[in-house]
Amino acid sequence: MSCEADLAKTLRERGYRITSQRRVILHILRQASDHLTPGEVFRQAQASLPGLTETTVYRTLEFLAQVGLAHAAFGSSGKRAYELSEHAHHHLTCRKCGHEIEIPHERFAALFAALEAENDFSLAHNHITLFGLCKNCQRENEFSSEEQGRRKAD
Amino acid sequence: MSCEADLAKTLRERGYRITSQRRVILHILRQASDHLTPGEVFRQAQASLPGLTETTVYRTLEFLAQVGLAHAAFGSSGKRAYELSEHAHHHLTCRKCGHEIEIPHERFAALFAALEAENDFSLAHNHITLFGLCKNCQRENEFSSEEQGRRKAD
DNA sequence: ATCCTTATTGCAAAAAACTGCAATAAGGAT
DNA sequence: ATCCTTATTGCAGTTTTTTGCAATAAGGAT
Ligand SMILES: [Mn+2]
Ligand SMILES: [Mn+2]
Ligand SMILES: [Zn+2]
Ligand SMILES: [Zn+2]
Repeated sequence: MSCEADLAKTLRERGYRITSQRRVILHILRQASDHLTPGEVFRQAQASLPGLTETTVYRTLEFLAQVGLAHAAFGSSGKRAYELSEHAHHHLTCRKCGHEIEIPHERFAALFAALEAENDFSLAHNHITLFGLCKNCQRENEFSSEEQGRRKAD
Repeated sequence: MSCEADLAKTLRERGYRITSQRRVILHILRQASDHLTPGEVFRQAQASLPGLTETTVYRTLEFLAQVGLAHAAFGSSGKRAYELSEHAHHHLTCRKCGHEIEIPHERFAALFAALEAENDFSLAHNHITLFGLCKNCQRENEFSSEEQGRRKAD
C-alpha cells in the first residue's frame, strides 16, 4: 500500500503515468541490495514482464532518477548503475577489489553548503563515488612493491 | 622540449612506449580549453593521423588516465570526457545550461583527508562533478514556477 | 462502459564503448 | 644497421546506450 500509494502520489501529481513496466522495475530496485545496471535490471525484469524492452529499461531508470525515486551512480565498472534513494549517501570504492564503503551524506553536508553559498549554486541531490584503495588492497600494493624491488636488486 | 621530455620520462620509466598516436592525442588535449570526449578527440586526431582508429583513442585516453597524465570526468552530457591533469580540481555543473564552475581541490582536501583516516582508505586523484543549478537557471526556475502557479489558479 | 488526449512503450536503426586476436612498430641489445 | 622482444595498434565483431517514430495504453472526462 504505502509503496503503491507513494508511487501514485509522486507520479500522478506531476502528470506522469503508472505503468506495469515502471512498477516492475521499481520492484526490482527495491529488492536489490546494491546498485544495478540497466542490463541487470533488464534481465531480472524480463521474467515478470516478457515483452519488456531494454530501451524501456534505460528510459525508465533515467526517468526514476529524474523524478527523484532512484539515484544513479558510477561504480568501479565505469557503467551507470541505479538504486532507490533512501538516505542520502556517497561511496568510497576500491579500484582493485571493488569493495564499497558507504559514507552518510551528513559528512559532506557542510562542505556542500559552503560551496553553494560561495558560488550562488544550488546543488541537486548528488550521489558521488570516490575511488581509491581499501585497507586490504593497500597492503597488497606494498607487498608487490617490495617484491618488485627485490627482483630489480637481483 | 619539456612536453616531450616529460612524456618520455613518465612513460619509458614504467616500460611504456611513446607512439605517434599517444603524441597526437596528448597534443590535442593540451590545446583543448575544456574536457573532450573520445569522439571529439578522435575527430580532431584523424586530421593529423589518418590511419587512427576510434578504438585506439578510447584505449589511449584510458591509458593516459591510468598513468596520471589525463583525468576523466562525467560532464552534463553523461558521457566520459578527458582533460590533462594540471592543478587538481572539481566541478559544479549546471543541469540546465551546462555551465561549469571550477572548484580547487584544496576546498575538498580536509574532508577527503578525514574520510581517508576514518576509513583506512587511500583516495586516488578524484575529479568529481557536482550537479545542480547555476545562479541564472535558478532564477528561471522561479519564474516558471510562478507562471505555473498562476495558470493553476486561473 | 466508451471516448480522447497524450504519456509511454516497442521496434528498428544508429551511435558509442568494449574485446579478442593477429599484424605492427617502439626501443633495448648486439 | 639489424635483430628481438613485446607493448601497442588496427581490424572485425560484439555489446551497450541512445534516438526517431508509429503503435499502445493510462487515466480523466463523458
Ligand atoms: Mn549508493
Ligand atoms: Mn575538470
Ligand atoms: Zn580493495
Ligand atoms: Zn545554468
